[in-house]
Amino acid sequence: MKKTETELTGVKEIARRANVSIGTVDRVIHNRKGVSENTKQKINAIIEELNFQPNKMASLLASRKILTFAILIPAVSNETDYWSYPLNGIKQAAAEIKQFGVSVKYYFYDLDSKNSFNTAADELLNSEPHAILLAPSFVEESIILVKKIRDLSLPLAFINSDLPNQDNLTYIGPELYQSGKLAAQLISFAIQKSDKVLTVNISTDLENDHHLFRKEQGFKKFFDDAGKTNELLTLNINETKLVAVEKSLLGSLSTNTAIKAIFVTNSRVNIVAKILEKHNKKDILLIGYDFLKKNINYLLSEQITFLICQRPKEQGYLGIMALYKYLFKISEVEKSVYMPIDIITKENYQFYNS
Amino acid sequence: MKKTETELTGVKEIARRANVSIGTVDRVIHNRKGVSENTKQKINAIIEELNFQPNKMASLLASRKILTFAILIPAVSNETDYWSYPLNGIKQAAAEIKQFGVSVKYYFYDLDSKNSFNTAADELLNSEPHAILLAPSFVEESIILVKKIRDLSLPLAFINSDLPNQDNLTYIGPELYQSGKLAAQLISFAIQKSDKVLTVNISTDLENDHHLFRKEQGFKKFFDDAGKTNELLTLNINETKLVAVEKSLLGSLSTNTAIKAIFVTNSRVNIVAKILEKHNKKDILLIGYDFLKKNINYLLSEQITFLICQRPKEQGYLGIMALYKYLFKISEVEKSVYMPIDIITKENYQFYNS
DNA sequence: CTGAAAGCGCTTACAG
DNA sequence: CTGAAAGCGCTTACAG
Repeated sequence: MKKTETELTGVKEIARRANVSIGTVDRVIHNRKGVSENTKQKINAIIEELNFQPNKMASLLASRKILTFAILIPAVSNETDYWSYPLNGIKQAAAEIKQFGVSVKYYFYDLDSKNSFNTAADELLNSEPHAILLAPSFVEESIILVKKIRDLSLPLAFINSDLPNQDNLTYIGPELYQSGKLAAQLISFAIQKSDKVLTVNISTDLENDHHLFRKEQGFKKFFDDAGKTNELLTLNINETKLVAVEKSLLGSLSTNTAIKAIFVTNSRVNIVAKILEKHNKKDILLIGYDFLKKNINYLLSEQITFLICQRPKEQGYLGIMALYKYLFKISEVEKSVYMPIDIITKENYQFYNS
Repeated sequence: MKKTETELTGVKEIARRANVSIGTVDRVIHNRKGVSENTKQKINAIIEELNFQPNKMASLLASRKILTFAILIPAVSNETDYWSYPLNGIKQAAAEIKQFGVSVKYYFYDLDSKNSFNTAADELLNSEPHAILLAPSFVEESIILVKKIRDLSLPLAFINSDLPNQDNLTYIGPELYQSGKLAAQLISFAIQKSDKVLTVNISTDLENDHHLFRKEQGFKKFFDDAGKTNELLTLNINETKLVAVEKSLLGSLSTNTAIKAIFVTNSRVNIVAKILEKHNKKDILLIGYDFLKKNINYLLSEQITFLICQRPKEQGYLGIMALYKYLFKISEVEKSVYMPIDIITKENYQFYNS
């Protein structure tokens, strides 16, 4: 249970071999200046030879570092509890690394308000964190923030959606195109040749919601590749209110009675489910996104058949851990981590820990 | 970046308030004997009041503890690379906790040989580990080992399969019954009323492979509950050689031409896929278990449609981390952790990190 | 450019 | 039953 006494490692041993003090060894280890090139090389050679790995616990303890990570993500809203899952993952990670002197500060913005994003971003920067986790929902605003973060050379992790070429440490989230293909594959099992399939995009900001179209592209690609000839229709709805969606949707369905499957490109699939339920359309296969309570309820009542889900909790958890691993030099951090694309049904949702 | 100087916590502060030495405080914290009831209570009161949490890093550093975890799992075999996934998860966890003085020792057994299990188990015990991770594939042999482990009061984690009432710290693995239900649900989307469905159990030790039957029960339950009247057939094959399986299977298929879907209750689904491919039966929906290379290949060629998978890598990872969290008192450990039941298809296998 | 000393928050003998 | 001292493997001023 005790370490063997004979081990000759650590800064002391290096200092002994190099004939210097441990202070100088420490300077070399951390690349601090004020060491002659000569002794530097001598020490580095010994470090190599001994394959020396500094004891992280001792280093942490001695340095008394206390780091703060700032996170900026959407607030949990009435409309959706989606963001509670990443938040839970973040909290779990925060609890695990608290003992290493990391504290996490939370900033939230309203998905309906770019202003709230900017305000929260300013507060975040004022708090002078040592690392940042960001869900960059508003693209332009995020890019402005990212620029400031870059000027401070702070490590930055994106979750949930990516911004290209932003020098961020890592992105952890979904690959949208492929999830659209998967949705198409699932639908393809259950439909006949003559059936039509409807894709529904619902967003108050359709123009900027390129995510939805990326999924739709993947969706169509699958049918193309598979040589399926089913007619694929698209319905873009620029509102999220039930009545508006209802009007649009019923219009489509009445002119296209052969629609046998609907793909909703985001978590608003519960709105469509509600409408289908109301009008007693049980025979239409419905598939959408995200493990939300509302969606799960329709999974149970079988109005929704499949939900595609990309581990929101794990995104938050891994985002924080990536910053931690980077700052504490625990391990390398991957530039992009694409989440598995999970399929949730009535028969496996119980064990999905989001 | 530095901790505030004014914080008055830690053993020193407790000692100061209680008017004792830090040695005595340490004795109380760790419930060691040799402290008068009086001072013990006094110190405990202060600990309560200060909500004192010992600094794990300092404690680890000072105690110079070096713990070894022993794992006993099946070796990766020619027949299946399944066990490479839990092993990878274990190795990942081992790398992460190495810095906390934990080393992991590996023992492997041959799934064809109970003898090899017993030999490896003996070696494991001789190495005097501080905690054990076990995949208890052989039930009786495992129970004997578990008894010895219990006598040594070592923490024990099961992965992959459970043994009831064994006082183990935790079980991390699948819930079989529900995965059978899921398989049935997936099949139900793609079949017609008149179609027959075949369940295939393949094992050299069918009698003791209660896992398979548990899945089959769940499978049947789904059809029952859903009021589906499809005829459900079962084929038990007591051999794993291709020719034997081929003979049995072709027999079934020729007498029941209405079979439109096959559920293989374990990872040997690739054997069935090979046979179906050989005999050009593309129209039968095939579903089975596990993210093995062989199985993925048939997923790609569309001979297999769905694979059900229960995160073998994560099982290994979580198993080790559970022991770590328990011994280092990081957090509570759950008695049973059921893995999510993942559905793998041609369109999402790329992002499944097993 | 370098060294010696103090200290991080604990644990561990040892002495009484 | 209790205390004083040394030490874990580092980092951090401070002095030269």
